[in-house]
Amino acid sequence: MKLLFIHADYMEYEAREPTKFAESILDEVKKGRMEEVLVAFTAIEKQDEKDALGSAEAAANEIADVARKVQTNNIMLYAYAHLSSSLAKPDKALEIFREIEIKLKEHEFNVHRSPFGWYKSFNIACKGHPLSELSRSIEVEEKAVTREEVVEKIEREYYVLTPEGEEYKFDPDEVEKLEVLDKYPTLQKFILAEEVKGQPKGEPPSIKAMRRLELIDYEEATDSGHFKFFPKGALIFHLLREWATYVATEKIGAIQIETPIMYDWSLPDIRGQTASFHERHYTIETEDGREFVLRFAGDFGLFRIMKNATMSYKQLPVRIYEFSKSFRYEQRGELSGLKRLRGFHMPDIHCFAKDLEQGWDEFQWIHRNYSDHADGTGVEWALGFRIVKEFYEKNKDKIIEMVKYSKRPALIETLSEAKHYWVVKNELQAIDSVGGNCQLGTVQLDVEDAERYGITYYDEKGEAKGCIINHSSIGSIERWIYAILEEALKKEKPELPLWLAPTQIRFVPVSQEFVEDCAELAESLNARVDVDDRDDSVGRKIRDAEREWVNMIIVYGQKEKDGDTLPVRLRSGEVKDLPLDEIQLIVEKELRNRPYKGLPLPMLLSKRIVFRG
RNA sequence: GCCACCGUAGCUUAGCUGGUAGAGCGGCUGAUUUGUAAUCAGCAGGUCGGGAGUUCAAAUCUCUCCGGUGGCUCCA
Repeated sequence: MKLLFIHADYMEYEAREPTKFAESILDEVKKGRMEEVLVAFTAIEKQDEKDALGSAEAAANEIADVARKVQTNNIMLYAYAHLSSSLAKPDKALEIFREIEIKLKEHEFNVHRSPFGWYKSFNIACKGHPLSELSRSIEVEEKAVTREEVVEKIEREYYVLTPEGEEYKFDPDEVEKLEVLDKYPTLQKFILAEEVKGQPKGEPPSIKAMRRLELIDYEEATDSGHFKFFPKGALIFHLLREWATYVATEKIGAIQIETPIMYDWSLPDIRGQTASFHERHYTIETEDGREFVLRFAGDFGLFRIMKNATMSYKQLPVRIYEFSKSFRYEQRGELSGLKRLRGFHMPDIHCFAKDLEQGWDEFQWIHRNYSDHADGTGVEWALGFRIVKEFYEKNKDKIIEMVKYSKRPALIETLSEAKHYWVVKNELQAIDSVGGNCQLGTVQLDVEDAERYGITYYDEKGEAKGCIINHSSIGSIERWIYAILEEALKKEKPELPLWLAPTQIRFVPVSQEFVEDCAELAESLNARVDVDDRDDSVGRKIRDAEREWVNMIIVYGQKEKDGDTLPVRLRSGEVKDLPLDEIQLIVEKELRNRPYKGLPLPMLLSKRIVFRG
């Protein structure tokens, strides 16, 4: 907002002609005159719209301040557009004018506001003392927009889009009327969990299981929403991370970077990130008073790198991968097991494309890979798209292609306007064992000019242009663990995929004299094989192994020492006699194209410490 | 953040309308050397989530803080 103050002996004006946005006024206020007056010529600017009340308040305070200094009680608030080249919308400007007027009257000033939107003539007699002519510029500090505020006004519509391209519009309050869903139970569960309020759900059993299995536990010595990982949990975490990295770098073709987790909060571009992401965040203050923000997304370090990168249109698309810990200061009540954390690990891929067409190609390319990855984990997952309505109408064919590729129907939510930086995002949603859902992977197409982040490439004419960016994540590792545990717990006898199981094969010697043979056999196998050498009964060892979800249990005694095969007890309870090399083949087959890591704990169970009762 | 519920040994838990705690598992010691979901015996381990209040007396009642779960809001 721009203000020009004149302290005058008198000021008089007459409204001559209305402009097209003139406020309607009575004839008696077409003329105005005040004596011993502080005239505030005022132009409301575009940026004042963001916080109308805040800027009105700031302006009123400023005007009151000057009025007191020149010792007058009379104020004329005079709309004077010519002070600025970046004016606010007329209706918004008028609203702010009225607000300033009200605020000044609250300060007990005698206020006269000139009519808005009229061509006016005026006569003024400036006093000419040092304080009689002043100009001020008011900028209200931009208030961070909360997530709730942005989301409020948007109008939404919901559809089910089948792989055949059929579209069924529905009202989320009447999902039960939507008969197509009978054909698609997974999508039905997702829609019920996500869009229908008040669905009663129990506690997901993975929360207790992850603790009982000594995978992951709460840590009370830190903030809520941060977990500690025991060796077995750390193994699963490590394997999932390796696999995500493999998909990103080998399958998708992204190049990997590594950047810091905290950033200088005083830098405008770092602060700007919160404006477009409006996440809640952690800040850290150092002893010398500097403030840092913990990264809440992968973009911080990446965008800094990309700002300095020189890119030609010939090199695009460029895909960058980063695996890092992110921090979001979620509300207390939003935290939930491994589903929702304040500190979590995300594999992130950002694609930089030269135009919308290439941006779409990248969106679809990532979608296909994430879809394959999700299928590879064996979890039950549903597909969703959130998309700006206009954008959906224009690009429906592309959405249908992706729905077809994933061989499942999708929930489509159309939005009247963008609520974040993206115009379309897909969602890969895991369904847990109690009818809840949890978003894993997502790709988000950002069509706004990337120049706002300072990320540009050179086009055919050698001119710098902003990129189209796809922000994407395969889903946080913690959530993947959640989904995989929940999937396991849907069965009566839960089982982890062999490639993730901390113990794939356990030897149970019938007595101490066979421990050494078992250890030799265990070492000869290329898998995570351990030996229960504890001084306990066979029944007891079997029970413990079953409770630990060990995939294959082999009891070993004199019979096995003399024979050619080993009795492999599977999770089903079935015992199969198999030769050693065949067991190795089973493991190899299951582990193909998956990362591998050795036992996370000593091979002999007697050497293992107990982490929790 | 709001609403509801929960918090007793390392773990799982008993403890009715107030009288300062019982057990199982795990751990330790000893016996047992075991054939497909718990071998037996003994020992140690708790200021009942923290703090405050009511009371002669609080794990039990009240307040408050912390932690957890579910719902709302929001989200990877």
